[in-house]
Amino acid sequence: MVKNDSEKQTEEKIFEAAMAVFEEKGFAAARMQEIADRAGINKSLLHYYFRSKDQLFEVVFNKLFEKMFSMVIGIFMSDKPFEEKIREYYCEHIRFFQQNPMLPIFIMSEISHNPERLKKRFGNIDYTKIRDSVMGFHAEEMSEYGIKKEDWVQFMITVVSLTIFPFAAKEIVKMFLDQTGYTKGFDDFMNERKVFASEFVINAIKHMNKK
Amino acid sequence: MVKNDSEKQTEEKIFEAAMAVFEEKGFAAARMQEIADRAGINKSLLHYYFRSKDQLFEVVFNKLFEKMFSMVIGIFMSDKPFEEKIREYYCEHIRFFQQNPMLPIFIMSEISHNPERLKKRFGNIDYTKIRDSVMGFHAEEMSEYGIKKEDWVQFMITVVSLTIFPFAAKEIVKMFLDQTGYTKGFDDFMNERKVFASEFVINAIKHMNKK
DNA sequence: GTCTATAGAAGGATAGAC
DNA sequence: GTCTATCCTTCTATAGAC
Repeated sequence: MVKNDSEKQTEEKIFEAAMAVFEEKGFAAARMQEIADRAGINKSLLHYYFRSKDQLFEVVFNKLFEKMFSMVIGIFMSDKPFEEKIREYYCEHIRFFQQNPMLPIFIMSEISHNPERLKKRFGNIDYTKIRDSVMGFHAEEMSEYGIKKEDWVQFMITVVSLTIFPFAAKEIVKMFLDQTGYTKGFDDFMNERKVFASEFVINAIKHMNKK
Repeated sequence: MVKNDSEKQTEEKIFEAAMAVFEEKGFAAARMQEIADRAGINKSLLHYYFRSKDQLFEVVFNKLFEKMFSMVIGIFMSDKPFEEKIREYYCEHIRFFQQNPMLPIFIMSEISHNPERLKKRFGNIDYTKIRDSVMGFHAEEMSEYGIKKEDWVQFMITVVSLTIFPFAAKEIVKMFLDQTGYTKGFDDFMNERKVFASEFVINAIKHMNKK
């Protein structure tokens, strides 16, 4: 069924508005009325296009999860040299989350309040591709750097923690910076973090299991 | 006004139930009815003791925030040798969050959806105490280890990221472990992480700014 | 202090006109 | 496809008996 112009436009407007509201408020606190208002249309049109709040949310969630997931995992799929990759990772990802600061907390919060949704949609992805990609491209480098083969998930989680956590806890970090005399703002802090995190990780893996 | 036994008991029961429900569901999805049910009392008693959902939540939030905050910050206030402290930190904190797995996502989620609450209650704490504690006890050690003086917040955030993030993203991590052939469970993963994270951090700081 | 009953508001969803 | 009007459920909160 091909959609005509006006239909496409309205559906698109609703979808954009829904992404904004859900990401900002979370599922439970989001209001259909607010989504309608932001889309500049009538509330009942939401149901016309997406049937229910649940279904609208599901489409939005899947879209945002993929956006986040591909970003987070992307770097591990590249096959540049390790250190270059790490530096690039922290640059790119921090920049990305500066554009999407609510994305991490949205994804993590919704998933912990409803794990079924995650399993339903993303339970059947072939994650071995990622593993093989990481291990295939980098197994050699990793052991060279002293990361044990069985520790690759620990390593991945460690790398992404350093960027995702500060965004997820943005308000706490901001308060902390304010109250301890950091003169610049959160954005500057995260810009500095691009370098700090890179050096931290590179220094760590250079000397793992080699004391 | 001193409270008698039965009053104390009921208030306590409500409070415990409220902590459980709010932590599990978040403010917006939590239901007064469910809190009453779990406390084994009538719904209107909630209002008798705590007036409104908002006020009940506020008491619960403050309690849980303090619980989390003192845990997270605690280690930085101790004055043991650096490496010993780091190892102890990851042991203790991972054990703590294994007992309270929903705490991180609860705190972070509620704060990003309502930053005012954080500022209202915790905006006036004297965080310089923490800074001075970290810098006072450990400034020397830190520079010895190659952490620049102005990077102490970056360092603190880094250290806590490594434990808090995996709990906040618990379901994602679990799925990832399942799908990539990790034979043990999340709990084992986090137990292994006690060692991995310690070694990671210690190796990193041993060589910061010393390449 | 604790309960029952109910008010009152909000929000999701649908019917039906255009 | 879009709007108005409205239904119906859910949830917070209060009144009032015991």
